[in-house]
Formats: sequence, structure tokens, C-alpha cells
Amino acid sequence: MVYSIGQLSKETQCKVPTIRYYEEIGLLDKAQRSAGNQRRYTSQQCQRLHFIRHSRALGFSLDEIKQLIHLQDCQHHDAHQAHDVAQHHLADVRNKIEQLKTLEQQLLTMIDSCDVDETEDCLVLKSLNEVS
Amino acid sequence: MVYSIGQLSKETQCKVPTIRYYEEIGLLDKAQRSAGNQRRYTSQQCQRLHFIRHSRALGFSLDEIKQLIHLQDCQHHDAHQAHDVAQHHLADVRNKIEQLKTLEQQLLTMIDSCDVDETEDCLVLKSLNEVS
DNA sequence: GCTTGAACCTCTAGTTACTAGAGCTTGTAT
DNA sequence: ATACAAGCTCTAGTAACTAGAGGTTCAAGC
Repeated sequence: MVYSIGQLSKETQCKVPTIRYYEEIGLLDKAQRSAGNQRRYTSQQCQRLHFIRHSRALGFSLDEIKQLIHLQDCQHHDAHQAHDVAQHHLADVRNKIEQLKTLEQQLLTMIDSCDVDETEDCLVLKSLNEVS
Repeated sequence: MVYSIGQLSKETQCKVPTIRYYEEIGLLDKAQRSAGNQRRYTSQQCQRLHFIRHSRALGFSLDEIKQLIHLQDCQHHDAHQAHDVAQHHLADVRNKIEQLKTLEQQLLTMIDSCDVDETEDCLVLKSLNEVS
């Protein structure tokens, strides 16, 4: 199976300029070209793009994905390096969740303090002005 | 009290280039200048920068902060517009938390599936290759 | 074989919220 | 008077794309 960039785009739900961008930064190998200079992709490249998109959906950065791809390509890697990348990322995600929960609480407090007292000005601005 | 940009920076914990950047995009008014063209700030501007930093710490975007500042400056605003901005932001934050929790689960599943079976290759890469 | 139009090409610039560096000038303390 | 920290402007870089201009190629229908 050979894909044009548009077909690959449909297959992987990845926008055409994004595919070109991935090639540009070396995340995807340079595609073969048709006689008229248009990109042609193999099933393998299609699978790699699926891998990239799936990883992105899980929040891995392009840099992390580069590492994961390298681990895939290099046969002699330690069995647990990919595991480490994933675990590191999991820690990041948990950190972000904690931060956002704190934030959620602060916003709630701010908004609630305002609901109590409908007759006055909204206190949101006031509370943002307080030096914490 | 009159501040140089460095003093303002210390006072607000906001880096010097960031202050200049806020001026450039119109989030802070243009500062007065000394005879030698250096920026001089008043206590009012210092308070405004505190407001901006506090809002940023709560995750408001610069655009949202612009709206909030406009609401402060404009005396004739609806008492609850700031409330709305905050509530909208709260919804965003909650959304992000939900997404990250889903992600956390997927990562956990991936990593755990690998721990079960230590003798084989790490399954992280394999599971990223599966088309979900 | 010719025409049409969708899909392709490259290149540049924009997005968000800053950060870093070059090369020069000003302020202040001794 | 001098030294040097702190200031100035301008340009470019970060992450991960997205959008548009202006031109070319492919594939289908006649």
C-alpha cells in the first residue's frame, strides 16, 4: 500500500501540514517522492505516524517521542528504558493534576465569596488584587 | 515610591524582560522615563503587575487578564462580568483535570502491564503501537 | 488528448508567553 | 573621575503546530 500525504492524513487523523512538520524536524523519515515531487508513504511510515499520534494523545512531548522511537529502532536497548520514559511522564502528569486541583480550589473560593453577597460588586477582581 | 525596572522585578517576582514584554503587548501602560530613558514605575503600576502575576499564577491567560483589567478600569461594567470570566476559567481547569486523569489511567495501565512480566521486553512500546 | 479542479508543493509568518543574547548607554557609589 | 551594575533596544529562539500565498501535479471526465 502506498499513500499520498492526503491519504495518510485521513488514515492517521493527522493534518497535512503537521505531517510535513514532523518530517521537517526529523520525527518522520523523509518520504519518497513521485516523479512530480509529491510525497509517497509506505504502510510502515503510516504505522509510525500512528505511534506518534497515539503518544501525543497521551501527552508525550515530541522530544519524548523521539526517544521512544529511538528505543524502538535500536535493537540493543535496555528493556526498561521505555518504561522509564513512561514513568517519568506519569510523574509529570500527576504533578500537573495536583497543581490544577490547587488552582481549582482557589478559583472556587474566589467565585463563592462573590455569590454570598449579590448586592455588591463582584469580589473576583478584589480577590485577585490581594497580595497572597 | 518610584521603582526602577529592577526594583519592580524584585518586588513582584517578575523577570525584567517579562515586564518589558507586558508593556510591549499593552498589558502594562508605558512607563514614565528618566532623563536617561530608563523606566520609572509608580506604586499603582506595581500593584497592577501584582494583579497580573497573581492572575497568571491562577492560570488565567494574558487575554483573560486583559479582559479583567478592562473590567477594573471601566467603572460602568456589569458587576458579574469578572465572575463570568472566572467561572469560564474554572470550567477550563476542571476539563483539563479530567483529561489528565484519563491520561494517568492509560499510562498506569501501560506501565503496569509491563511490570507483570519482567522477563520479556518492556511492553510500553508495544502498547503505544496498538491502534486505539 | 485536453481540460478542470482538487490536492500537492515550498516558503514565510503567526500563535502563546516568555527567555536569552549582542552591543550599547545610564546611573550610582567610591 | 571612574568602574561596573543595571538599564536600553533589537533580534531570534522556545513548543507544536496552523494558515496563507503563489505556483505545480495528478486523476477523472469528455
